[in-house]
Amino acid sequence: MPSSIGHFGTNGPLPCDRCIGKQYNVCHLLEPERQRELFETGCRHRWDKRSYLFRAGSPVGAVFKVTSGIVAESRTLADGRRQIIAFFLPGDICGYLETDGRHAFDGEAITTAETCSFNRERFGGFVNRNNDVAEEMRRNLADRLKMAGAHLSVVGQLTSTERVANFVAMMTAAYAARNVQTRPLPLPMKRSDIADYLGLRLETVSRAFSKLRQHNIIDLNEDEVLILDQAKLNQLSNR
Amino acid sequence: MPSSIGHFGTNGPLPCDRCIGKQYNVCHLLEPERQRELFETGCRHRWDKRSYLFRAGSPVGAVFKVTSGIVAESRTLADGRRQIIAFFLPGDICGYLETDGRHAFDGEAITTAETCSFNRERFGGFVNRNNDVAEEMRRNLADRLKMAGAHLSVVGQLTSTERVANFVAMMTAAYAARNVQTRPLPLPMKRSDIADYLGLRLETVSRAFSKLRQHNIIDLNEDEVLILDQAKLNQLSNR
DNA sequence: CGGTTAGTTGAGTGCATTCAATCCCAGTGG
DNA sequence: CCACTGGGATTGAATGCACTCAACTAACCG
Repeated sequence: MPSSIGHFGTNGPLPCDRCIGKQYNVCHLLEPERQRELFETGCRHRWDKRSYLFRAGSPVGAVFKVTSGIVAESRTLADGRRQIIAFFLPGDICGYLETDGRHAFDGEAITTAETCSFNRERFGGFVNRNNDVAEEMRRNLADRLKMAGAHLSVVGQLTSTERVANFVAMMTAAYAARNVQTRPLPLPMKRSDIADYLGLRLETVSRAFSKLRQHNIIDLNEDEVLILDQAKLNQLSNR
Repeated sequence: MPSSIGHFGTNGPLPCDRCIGKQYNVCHLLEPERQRELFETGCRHRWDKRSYLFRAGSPVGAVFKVTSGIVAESRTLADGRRQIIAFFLPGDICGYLETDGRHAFDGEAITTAETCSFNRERFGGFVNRNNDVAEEMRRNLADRLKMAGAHLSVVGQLTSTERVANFVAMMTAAYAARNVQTRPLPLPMKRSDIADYLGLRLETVSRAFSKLRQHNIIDLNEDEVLILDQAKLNQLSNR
């Protein structure tokens, strides 16, 4: 149940106010005039924890730039098996993958999240009219593709403990790139989310975390992880 | 060991002569004048079976449009475990994923293959100057991202038999989209390649093929598969 | 306080793996 | 011509890792 807060320019801060680090994506290219043009098509939303931004198969209305919280893009099979394709952190854009105008995946708020949503056609038009933005979008897509390849290697080749170690290392890098604290590292997603991301069962994820703790590679409490031995973690991660 | 055959316009057919079906990618947009501009930067190569078009970590010189044969993009871990990220069929472009100007993955010719290679900078410049081509590249990247998500679901969630069934169904669709014969379906890659693509061992892949044959879902001989029960195959595939 | 959700841990099972043997076929050389 | 060889595929037997099912704890909330 999305709650529209209002259009930019008329209400609230500009969409990039909440974007941090070098993950500004398109916005950092834009001088005020083009920013205004883009933001007129943008609309802020707040999403409750565990609510869906979009569902696979539903018509694509908007693309979403995450400004706070975490969004998971996933695919669920007929019998309930779920694969999380990617986690989107503040600064990331999601919801643009479609087939015949319908979303290819589910988009779910893992935490309460805020987004700036852009009408798809108008956003596409804006991109088409701005070469630098178009190039940035291609770079962004290529980055995502690289990340998907790395993810695939993790799920296809690593053992359960290696996958979880890789996940911790990957999240650390993603947070660091956004200048978010990593000591300790907040992991707000549930074990079952991590499991669905890594192609494991939640019990296996839990056991892997315990094993890393027993080997003094990480420390665990609540939803946070403290890395005690980065070298060993990296080694296990195969990164 | 690549063997340059010559530049387009001066030697041999245009690069798209060998592209079939609707997978023309960028080229189908171009009228003769822009084609000539693009092809002046292109160069045909022939690749021996099991030779590398590019290696992970090596500087990116060119992007490759496959015009015949199959190219596999893969990542190999320090201990030899290998994950194939994608197979590239005629019409596909590969070799553009990079980190700091270096290839992110290996590119290996699974069969003897032919490519049209474009200098990366010049190709990038051409894309930048042509809005329609740029948009096509974005569409292409988004498609690849969608396929990577589907691949991830297969490797992360399906059983060995389901994965192999999915692989057969996926290859059938890919061939059909290029108007290549699918009855029987040629599968020129080795069992170990399929295994590395699906995150399995080659013996497991072989067992899965045998099981599909025993259940009269497919027939097997040599490097070809004949689908006997498409409905059951699709059901197993979870597509 | 009871009910719910999330996480951890234990016991036993099963599926994919490992290791090994065999088969088939293409290529090669005596 | 046939023997030999090597690569690829298949199949069998045994192992092990992740899974299933279950019990238990802790935190949170009505």
